[in-house]
Amino acid sequence: MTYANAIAALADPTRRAIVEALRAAPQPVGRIACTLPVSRPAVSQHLRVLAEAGLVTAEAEGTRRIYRLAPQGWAALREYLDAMWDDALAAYARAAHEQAQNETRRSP
Amino acid sequence: MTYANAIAALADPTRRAIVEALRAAPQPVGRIACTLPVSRPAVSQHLRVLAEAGLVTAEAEGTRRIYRLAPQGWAALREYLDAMWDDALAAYARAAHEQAQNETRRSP
DNA sequence: CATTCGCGTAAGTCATGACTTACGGTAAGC
DNA sequence: GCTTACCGTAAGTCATGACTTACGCGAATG
Repeated sequence: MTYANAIAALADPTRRAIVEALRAAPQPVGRIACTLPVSRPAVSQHLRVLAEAGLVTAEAEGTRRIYRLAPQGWAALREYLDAMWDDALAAYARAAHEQAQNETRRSP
Repeated sequence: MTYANAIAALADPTRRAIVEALRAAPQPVGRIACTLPVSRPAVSQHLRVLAEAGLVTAEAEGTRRIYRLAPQGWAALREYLDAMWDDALAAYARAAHEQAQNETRRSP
């Protein structure tokens, strides 16, 4: 169930923007905040949520805290999605198959 | 940006429960609702959100509407996650590399 | 040692959305 | 044709959470 936190974290557009910023390069909080239309405390709170979901990690460097993407949370998401993807494809294939069955029965 | 709707849709626990129900088998709305602690209209509203995100599709069968998993929305999520996964791994590898550099410099 | 920078936390406000009950509308059964 | 299932929509309520300002703490700088 660890993927639940990750999904909930990524549901917020501001948090996805923060992730996009970290995707380019690891950055301290202030630098991320100045590129976004929200205050620095807001970014700090979002980073806390992202960190609890295992999507980012922090590393103190003097007074700065450098945040970067962390693989763990993303791995949990990938596993969830991969399993779901198989089932979705199976459902789709079965639906297409049943439809083909009905078509041939209707006009043989 | 189509993955944004999918993530927002899956952020809700009730919607994930609905997805889990559909994962087992395609079902009409009423059957899904009776297995969940919410009312049938609530399930209907959730299914609407899931359908708009491309995660499920409906098919009328008499007065019933059979819902099933749809691959499209999940595919968009997979693409987003795969790209992010690469960057997260790269960030992790670079961090480990830099740390190793500092270790050797500190205790040669 | 005082100041400044960078950050996290607390408290309070406000909007979003998840849920309910009530209603209307369409396909099956007697 | 009339009732009975099954469903989607409307309107209203209430809680969650995203944001702000204000504050306190540790580290670097003079």
